[in-house]
Amino acid sequence: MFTAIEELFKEDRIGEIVRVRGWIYRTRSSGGIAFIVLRDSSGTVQVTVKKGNLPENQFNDARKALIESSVEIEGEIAEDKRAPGGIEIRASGFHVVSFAEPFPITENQSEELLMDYRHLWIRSREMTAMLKVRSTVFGAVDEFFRSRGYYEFQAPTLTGSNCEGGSTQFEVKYFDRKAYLTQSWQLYAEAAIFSLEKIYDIAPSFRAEPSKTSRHLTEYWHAEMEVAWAHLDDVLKEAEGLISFICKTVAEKNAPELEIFGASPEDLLKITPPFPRVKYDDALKMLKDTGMDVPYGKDLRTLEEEKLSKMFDKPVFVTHYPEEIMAFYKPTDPEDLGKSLCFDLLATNGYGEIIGGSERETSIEVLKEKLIRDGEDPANYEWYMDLRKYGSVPHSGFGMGVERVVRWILGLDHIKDAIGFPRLRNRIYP
RNA sequence: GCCGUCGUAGCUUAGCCGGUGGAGCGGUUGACUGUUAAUCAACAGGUCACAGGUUCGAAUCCUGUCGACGGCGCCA
Repeated sequence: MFTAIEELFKEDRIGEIVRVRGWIYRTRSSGGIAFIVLRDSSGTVQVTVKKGNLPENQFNDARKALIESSVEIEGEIAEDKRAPGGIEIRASGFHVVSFAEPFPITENQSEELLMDYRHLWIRSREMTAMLKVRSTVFGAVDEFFRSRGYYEFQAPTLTGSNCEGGSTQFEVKYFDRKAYLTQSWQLYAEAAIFSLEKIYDIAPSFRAEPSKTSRHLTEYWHAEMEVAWAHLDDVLKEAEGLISFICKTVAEKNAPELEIFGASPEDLLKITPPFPRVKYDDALKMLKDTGMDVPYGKDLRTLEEEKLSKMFDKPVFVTHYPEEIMAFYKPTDPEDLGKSLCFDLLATNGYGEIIGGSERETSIEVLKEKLIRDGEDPANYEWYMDLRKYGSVPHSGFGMGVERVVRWILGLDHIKDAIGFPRLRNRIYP
């Protein structure tokens, strides 16, 4: 029976004899005494190993075990002001499960080193905290949608057709044919709403774009939803509800982890519906007032998104982009011709787009026209067109970049640190 | 894809107007029974990214290749 390190701090357990196990986080020794900071998934605690309090060979092992050696320790919980956190374990038994070789990551760290040793770096305080927050975010997405009557629906990763017009796909060999890694769950979701009506999913999406920026991964986790009968306004409400719920859940469950990144639960709890909404045309005007002249019909770029998001203290919806720069499935607003019924949700503080969504075009003719406009062959989308032939209904959905949300919540410099093993333009190892 | 910066011990780096490479951390050995990135002493550890060129002589100058990082473009 082993005790998790965080349990040692929870109530008054001074004087109790416990067994703990984990990895050596820090170690130093001074003659007849060794100080070992032990780490497990729940936290760290100082262990003092004094010569004479345990068998000689165990004391020697404790002195010579290097950082990251795995150990099992028995000892008494003692109060001591000199120990970090105020308590320590005074060892009466010290068993090394595996002596570690010199750990390649020391206090001197470069970006390159940490990426090359990513498999070891994820043991760090920062990475462990991020992974815990990330786990909370995934759980919150599930909880949000399931509690509102959504079904989880899975789509294939291997596909034969495009999802996002213009985006580059990863090509893979599929026996004697070509297949592509999915860029979005959406087209399959549009089929599945005819049986389940309200669905969501969290799955990897793949984009073979050569982008080298702080907000692009080639493989990222995409939380998507699709709803039958829903219009743009319905999914805007779901989007702001989802983001607010994620923030609230992280604030409640991950205060210690947030602190490591200098983020505060209070700030997250301020992210509540409704979020401000701005039409593309108005966004251009607001940008122009600050001296940024964006030609009409251009997508908002990094600088513009950053500027815009800093005008609000909550994430902001930008809606009604010009239809000519939008993907083929985004329909024209009948009340604002030339504009799409679509939106991006921009996070605060310049972190940029975290959600993109829209209503979906239901006219086969319009879909075909726009596919041809984008240089696609409508013949590849026959099954998708079928969905409009058999009881078509208005429907809408959106996709959220999970790593972008994690990055925003923690205030990370780069999206690569919002996932355990990032896949980047120049990085596929380890 | 374009532009920029950079590749020197396991790691972080000094040396760059050419003349056989220094340090800190980490490691090993020793001292030390209250350390907080412990301290002190000694030792070990280098094809100066790779290939070519200039030169009596290249880590240093030139060319090319590869790799890393940052930005732009493109994009979620």
